[in-house]
Amino acid sequence: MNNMKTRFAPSPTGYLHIGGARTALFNYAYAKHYGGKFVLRIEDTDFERSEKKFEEDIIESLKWLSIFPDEEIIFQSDRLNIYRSYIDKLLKEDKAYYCFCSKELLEEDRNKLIAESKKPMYVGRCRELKPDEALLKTPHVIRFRVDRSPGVATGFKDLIRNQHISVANDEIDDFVLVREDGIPTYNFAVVIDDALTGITHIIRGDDHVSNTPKQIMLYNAFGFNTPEFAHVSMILGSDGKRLSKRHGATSVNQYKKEGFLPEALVNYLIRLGWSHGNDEIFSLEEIIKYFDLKNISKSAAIFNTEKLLWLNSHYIKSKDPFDLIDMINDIRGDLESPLNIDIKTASLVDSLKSRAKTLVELRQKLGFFVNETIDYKDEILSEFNFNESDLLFLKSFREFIDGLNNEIFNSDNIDLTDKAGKANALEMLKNSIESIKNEFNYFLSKNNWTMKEKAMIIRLAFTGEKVSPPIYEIIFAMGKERCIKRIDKFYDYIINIKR
RNA sequence: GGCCCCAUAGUCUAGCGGUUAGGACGUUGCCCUCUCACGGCAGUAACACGGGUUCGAAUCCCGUUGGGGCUGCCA
Repeated sequence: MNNMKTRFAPSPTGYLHIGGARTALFNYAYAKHYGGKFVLRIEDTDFERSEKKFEEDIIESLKWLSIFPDEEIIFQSDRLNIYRSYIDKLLKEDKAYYCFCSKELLEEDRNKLIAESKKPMYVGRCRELKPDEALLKTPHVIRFRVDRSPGVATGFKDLIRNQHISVANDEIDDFVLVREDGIPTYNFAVVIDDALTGITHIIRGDDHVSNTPKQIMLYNAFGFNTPEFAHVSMILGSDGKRLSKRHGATSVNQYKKEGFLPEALVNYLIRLGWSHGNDEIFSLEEIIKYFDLKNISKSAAIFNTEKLLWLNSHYIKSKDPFDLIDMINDIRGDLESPLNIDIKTASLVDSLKSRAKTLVELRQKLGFFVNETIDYKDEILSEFNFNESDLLFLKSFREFIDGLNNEIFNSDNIDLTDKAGKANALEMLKNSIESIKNEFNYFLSKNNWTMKEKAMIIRLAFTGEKVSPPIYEIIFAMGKERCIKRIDKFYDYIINIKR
């Protein structure tokens, strides 16, 4: 069944939000699973609200998530002539009609009906009108003539609920197909495009279920084959309400900026409302392999950042430190200098990657290393009581660092230009750190000291913080000179507060 | 208000007539440990309610309640 085709059809009236990303992902995964095609269509018929920057964001964000369309992107604004020819057909067959009611008049009608506690539907004033040339020159819209025969209903089988959803025709308004400015409305354009481009399966948000019967009427009116429909329930915020800005980040690009990996977001989004047994971790390949609409849950899902963070840390841990450096540099803010792509930085990133849940956090934890100098803060250090023996220790620790073999730190001949070089570098790094560890342990035991009692003062001297990567790794990354500088600075700091 | 949809722990979910109701996030405790993490082990917590059907219902049916969506010349 290789003519299966799905689509993602966002309107560029906002940045790609996570709900849209999930819909795109479902469509993509479904098509790929069955060896079909996935296409992207930008529904930009609302000129008021559509913006170029949103359009670009949607395309970029999908790319970032590795969701690639199989065909050229379709823009509805390029297809206005096509819609026009199809509306003529409907008019000719009397399946649609001109409506000359003004917006004000319609508003009045509506208010009156609501006051009488009736359904606010179009009253049908122009339904049987036969307009002449002169009248046609006045402002008008084109409405679809819904079959109002008693007992008639329009329905479809929803692939996710696996059940028939049917709505009585008299619940459905004579909806507008073409607006006063001649631009087609959503319900009309979407049917023409889906039919003409051969979309076989429409997977979209729950909020469209009430549009589906209208669209099916149009498929029938044009004699098109109706596609299959699947309505995915929506993503809700932490309070169970519709997800919005006040719940935090809602757009894909925000998650990128906040240091999430696309793998994590994809994994989170696919698991939100879909399952494959008890599995939690899915690569895109695995998603494609296992995905099916049968396993999509019917109920709405609440977005949970904690779990996304867990997935993100999982994927960060699995990354090569050099890749992480690239990614951190890619999303860095204007105020941050780029990270050096060298073995020293990589060693710290490698160590820090299990300690950070986002790239942003990882970058922050690198602060003591990236900044040439650090300031010791009284509010952190005041809780420690340093004494003479600490000063003595710092002196001999300084000597120890100074006496370390320079070869341990030598990374001059390491070639980082390709994957193999980087892998090799990572191996050498481990050896160097192991050497430092051995030397340091010897230094400690020689003096009858333990790591436990000396680690904190070293940590404070090197980073100014109570929390840091392991000592040996800091020594390797900073090198002898910088370590000694900080020991000296810390020594002075203690001397000063002692006075 | 009307129409449509949904309902297993705080959250995401497995389950598809017979299970000690499983997994994951979170959370708690312990272990590991140079800090913090990672990791390992253990614990915590759920079938919304009421009627049916059935020998037997989380599972099937009906209702109640709660939630969501739609009710635009937006998509």
